[in-house]
Amino acid sequence: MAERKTYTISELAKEFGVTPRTIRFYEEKGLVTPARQGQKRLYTPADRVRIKLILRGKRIGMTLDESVEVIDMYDPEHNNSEQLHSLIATVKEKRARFEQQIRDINDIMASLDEVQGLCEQALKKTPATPTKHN
DNA sequence: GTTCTCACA
DNA sequence: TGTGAGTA
Repeated sequence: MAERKTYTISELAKEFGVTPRTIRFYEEKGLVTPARQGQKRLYTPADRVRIKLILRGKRIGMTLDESVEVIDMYDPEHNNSEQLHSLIATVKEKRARFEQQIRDINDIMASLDEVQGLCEQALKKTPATPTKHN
């Protein structure tokens, strides 16, 4: 199977479900550095992988900078244990942050329950009044 | 279709 | 962390 060596911005955008605008934005941030053919950008398979990893990082709550930091640690010559340890540390941070967010949301839900309960109690003590439809 | 820049949330 | 408009 002859592998195609380059991709256009629209091909990658379609593949990853983002807009070309987003990929240009990543380039502006230094996440990818596609070659040029005249004005057009030509993305290599390596560029494609970087974008895929960036988007994967985004899904687990990593910032673009965090993803770049991890990706740029990759060293084909070695076992990358340093990179992997760093990624584990980042993942643990993210996990802690999301766990805190879950607690915050639960607190908010409890407050909503309380307010709703008070409102419903107040309604029981007052005569029913006609309500406008909604 | 793609590029660039500027403004905007 | 992106989007949209206007341009060439």
